[in-house]
Amino acid sequence: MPRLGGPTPVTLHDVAREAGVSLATASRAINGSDRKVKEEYRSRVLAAAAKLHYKPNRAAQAVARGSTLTVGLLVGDISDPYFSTIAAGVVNGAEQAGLIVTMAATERDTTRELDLVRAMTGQRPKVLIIAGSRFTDDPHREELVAELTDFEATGGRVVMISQAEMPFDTVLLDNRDGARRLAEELVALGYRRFAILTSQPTLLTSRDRLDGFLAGLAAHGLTVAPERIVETEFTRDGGYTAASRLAAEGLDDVELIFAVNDVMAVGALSALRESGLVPGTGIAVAGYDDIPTVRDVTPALSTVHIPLYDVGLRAIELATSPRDSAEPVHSTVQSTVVLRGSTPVRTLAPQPG
Amino acid sequence: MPRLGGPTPVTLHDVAREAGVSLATASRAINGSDRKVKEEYRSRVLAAAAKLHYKPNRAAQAVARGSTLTVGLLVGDISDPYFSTIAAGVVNGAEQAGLIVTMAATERDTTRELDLVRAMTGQRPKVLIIAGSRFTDDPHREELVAELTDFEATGGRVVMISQAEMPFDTVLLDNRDGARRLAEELVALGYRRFAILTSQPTLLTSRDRLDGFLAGLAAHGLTVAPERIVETEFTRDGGYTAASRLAAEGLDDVELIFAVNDVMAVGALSALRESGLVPGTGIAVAGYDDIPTVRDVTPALSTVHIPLYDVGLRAIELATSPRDSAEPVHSTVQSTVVLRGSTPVRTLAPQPG
DNA sequence: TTGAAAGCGTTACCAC
DNA sequence: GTGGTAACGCTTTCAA
Repeated sequence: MPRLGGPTPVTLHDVAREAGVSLATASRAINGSDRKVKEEYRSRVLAAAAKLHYKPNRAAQAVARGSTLTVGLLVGDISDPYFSTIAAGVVNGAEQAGLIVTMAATERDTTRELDLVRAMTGQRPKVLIIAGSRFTDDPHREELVAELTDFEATGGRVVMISQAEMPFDTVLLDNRDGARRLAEELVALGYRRFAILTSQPTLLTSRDRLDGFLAGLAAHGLTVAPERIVETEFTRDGGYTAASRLAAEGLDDVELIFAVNDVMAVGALSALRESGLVPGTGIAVAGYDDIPTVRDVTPALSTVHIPLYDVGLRAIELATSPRDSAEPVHSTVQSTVVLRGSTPVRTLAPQPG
Repeated sequence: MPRLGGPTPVTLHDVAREAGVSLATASRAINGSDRKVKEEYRSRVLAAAAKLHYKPNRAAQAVARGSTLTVGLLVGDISDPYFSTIAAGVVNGAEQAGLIVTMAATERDTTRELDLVRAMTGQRPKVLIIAGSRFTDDPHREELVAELTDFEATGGRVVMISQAEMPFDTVLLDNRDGARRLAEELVALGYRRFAILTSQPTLLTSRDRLDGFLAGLAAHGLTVAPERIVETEFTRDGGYTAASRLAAEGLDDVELIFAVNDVMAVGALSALRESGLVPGTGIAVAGYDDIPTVRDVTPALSTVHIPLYDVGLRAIELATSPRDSAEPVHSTVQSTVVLRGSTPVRTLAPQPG
């Protein structure tokens, strides 16, 4: 009995020899080439491949074909539910399309992002997906655009997820409009006095949501005092810290705290409770994203639902669809306001004036 | 031979020509070969590479070198915080080691798992990491072992995360002991009557935690009635459904519900609250894993902390360390019981009898 | 030290 | 249809 699977992997050569056909025929039989192969040879090759446990060497295929079946995915933070849900969509969508996903985390650092893009393009993926908010003050923006343009020029596809701020196809999240609609719905519930937990204004996602929310309020003649707009980290702990501070300073006149994302809102919820307030009763809270967790906090969090998994799917669709226009395509994903226990209907207090 | 479809990426050839040196010299100058290159040539090559925006084609390098710098990661579900936290550790650890991670999701289906392993090994990664519970009744176990053994025989490294049930290096989670310690601590708090939310007994993680918990109780002469051990899905909704059912059937004599993982416990918390119970006051709940969310549910959930991020890191360490022994290495990760508001100290009721 | 040339595992072109 | 045999982009002998 010959020893199978020796120290080096079985090659197509081995399969061809075993089947008694040429390399070329073996290749045609194994991958779905359009060329026809006589059924007898075909099955002989397949049998040999199975017997030897042959596996095509993807790297070699990539070199020979001049292209890979790989998708590069860049996210801010893999363990953040926002990104991990998008990633799940990307990975599953890619698998449907016969693609394999390689993934890296930028830690929301634009220098790292640029480095990672460079590393990823070295893999010559078919597609490069970059998920995560852009920054208004990204010092590497130009280099990044150059890098990605280069990548597209040599046959790659680029898909951004978030803002349409870069000259590439993007899955557009209507952050501004979603936040505006949320604000309007909250006003309709009777809320009039707000505080906002936001992130650095250079973070576009944060800025858009803040602007949209304020616009929604403005449509009803409402404003938020600058000292009620607290800038903090874009994380759970950021929300926690900022809400603690707000509570310590006194929140008596604030009816609702809007955090520009759910993880911040969830942190805020915990902070408020620890400060002796009762979220939902004493003070309302709303977030943005609709990550899975928010159904299970108390009270359940009102938020703006983004179909994050579908966003990942959509990115793959966009990337695998023919590129007919020279202009970047923007595919907008609809978000919907979801009202839950954290923002109960509020007895309408007469408007001052 | 003109390649169809537009401009092609810059190759090492182009760089060599631009620098006026041979291909070999360019190769030596650009990658950190041990061979020496005259400083003048060296800088000329580097300058040419920079000027042309040269990026080594990783696939071609892989073919030439006969090995990649890739690690394949298989998880059950990317958007599950348990896995996404592990994945974050793997990805960052890999980056430290100069490796790139490709990722896929098994959806906890052993058939899919086998398929994905086959697909992944086709990439000839340096390492294959498989995270997620094993099953006692995996019909593909043998094939999987064969596949992975083959992979190792041809130079690959395999690392499992969870049970030491497969003949490969593994990052071992002491599920049984963690659950046992949790049970003992809960008994020390005064709890005597339990219900348990578990998953299919064929899922080893679930079974080990159940066994461990029961062992911990048994050490104090306590048992759990079979009808108080509810089998459900290993997910948030599974926990929710099972707890709803328990509550509907009447839980008056139950003091604490232990769910074999946190997402189930979190679902249970919501279900109990919706059933009119007050978790932490009316009934205690405990989980397992210590996913980030559990700090922010109400009350905060008691659980067993697993350093999931470190688990991912450890897997990479294991995979990149020299393989001195012929025996599989088992690296156990310590878990610690974390008591929070969901299991308050209980006034000791005299034991019956 | 350098460069020519022989691979690495596949694909695809080109005759037969 | 089939089988030689050039590529593919890079690494690594092997002479010089």
